[in-house]
Amino acid sequence: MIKPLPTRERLIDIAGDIFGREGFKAATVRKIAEEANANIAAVNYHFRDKEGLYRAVLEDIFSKAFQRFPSVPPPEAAADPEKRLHFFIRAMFYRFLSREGWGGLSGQGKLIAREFLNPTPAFDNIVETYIRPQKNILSAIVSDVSGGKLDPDRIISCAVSIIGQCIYYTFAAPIIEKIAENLAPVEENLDFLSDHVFRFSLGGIQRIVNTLHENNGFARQEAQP
Amino acid sequence: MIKPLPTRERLIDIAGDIFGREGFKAATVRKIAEEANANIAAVNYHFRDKEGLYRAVLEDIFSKAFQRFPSVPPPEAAADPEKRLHFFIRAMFYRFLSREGWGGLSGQGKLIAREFLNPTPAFDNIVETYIRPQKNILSAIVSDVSGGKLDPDRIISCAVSIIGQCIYYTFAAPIIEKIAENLAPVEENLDFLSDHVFRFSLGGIQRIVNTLHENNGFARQEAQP
DNA sequence: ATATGAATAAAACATTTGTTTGAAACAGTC
DNA sequence: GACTGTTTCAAACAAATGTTTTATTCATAT
Repeated sequence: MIKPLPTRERLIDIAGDIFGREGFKAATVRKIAEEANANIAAVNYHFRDKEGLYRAVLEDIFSKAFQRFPSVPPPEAAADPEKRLHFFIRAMFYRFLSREGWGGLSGQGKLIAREFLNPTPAFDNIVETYIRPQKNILSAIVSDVSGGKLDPDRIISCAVSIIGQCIYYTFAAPIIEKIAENLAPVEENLDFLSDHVFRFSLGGIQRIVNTLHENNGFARQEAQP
Repeated sequence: MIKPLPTRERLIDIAGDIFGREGFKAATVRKIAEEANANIAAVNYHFRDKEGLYRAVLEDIFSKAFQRFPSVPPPEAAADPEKRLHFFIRAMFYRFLSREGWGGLSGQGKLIAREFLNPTPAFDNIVETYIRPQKNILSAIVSDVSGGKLDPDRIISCAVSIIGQCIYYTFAAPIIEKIAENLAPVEENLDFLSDHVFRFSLGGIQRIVNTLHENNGFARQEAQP
């Protein structure tokens, strides 16, 4: 027998989905309340106002997903750098796209993408609590994978390249589905995708290391109309 | 002496910025009209309704940027595959982030990002007219760079990895600025960024080619809680 | 100069939407 | 069983917003 969630929790779940799909402004409390089988006034009662609900959703989304899919393997599995990189990438894909992550109630992944685009004040906390630590973890991994040969700027560049690939799949899923059906970032493809991004990134990092001596002015040789 | 733009054009310019910054729903025709020094009714007069204005903005944004920054070098510069890849990546960065591209009136880049997240019906045209050809151009380049060794699925995967990196910089600019100040995707960094993504991607493609024999089940060896 | 059609302007209209209110239902405690 | 604090509910409110209407101005060709 499944115990029904209390109103407050139902609101947070549904709101995560609707806010994600439609954006903060376009999502209406009426629709959220209706789909959660709650009264319109419930939002104001439990969360003071629409923005309060949004804040609660944001916190809920991040805390759950990072608990379910941490970025670092358990300490006893003291993995070598490449394995750690692979683990990190796969965790990211599952967090973003799996049913148990933000893909299941599939508005939530989009909600985060929206925050990246236009961070609301409510996101400041999240950046410090969740995102910055991720940056540090990944930077350490990249540094190790490169054998300590990269300077901080290049480490970050590589980290952004890696995260960019992962997030792009979430973010652009609707378009990717349109023009490359086979690769749609759905549950069954997550292992394939993680594996691809892992290999691609490994090659990328190594190439950056190997071409460290080349100056960065290469670009300027070519004509750009 | 600079001739002032007619109302219709002013509306499109301003609307591109405001739609991008705030999203379709949150952007109000009142604000758009006011900032364009036009009457509220001008939107309905020139574009029938708010959505008509949006459609006009979308078409305007894409046609201008692909004209200004094409993805393919002029034919007389029959470049080798790697140069073409570099050219493609740099065009993409400049299109998205330069002042002359969508970064100048800086809401426009965001507007496109929003369309990726939640394509509106108006975007169908754009996908077919602009995006799908881009996919084909890049696929051909990747295929050539790999020496023709990659199957279609892997070619697309690599193409998505490349585009993902470029778009992520646009898309996540606000966050990147927060946690990695040096790399902010601003005008002065575009060459550095293009160069980085170019090298990283070249290494990525080559690694995918070199590890073609490895099965894709690697991921499944590791534990995921 | 005048007639004609396009463009602009101000005001009004009809909805939508976040929030508030006050009463009713409910749960637990003395 | 009465009391108290919490939660739910329906109705009403006030602000905002896309659109329409009607009148006026502007440009141009006859």
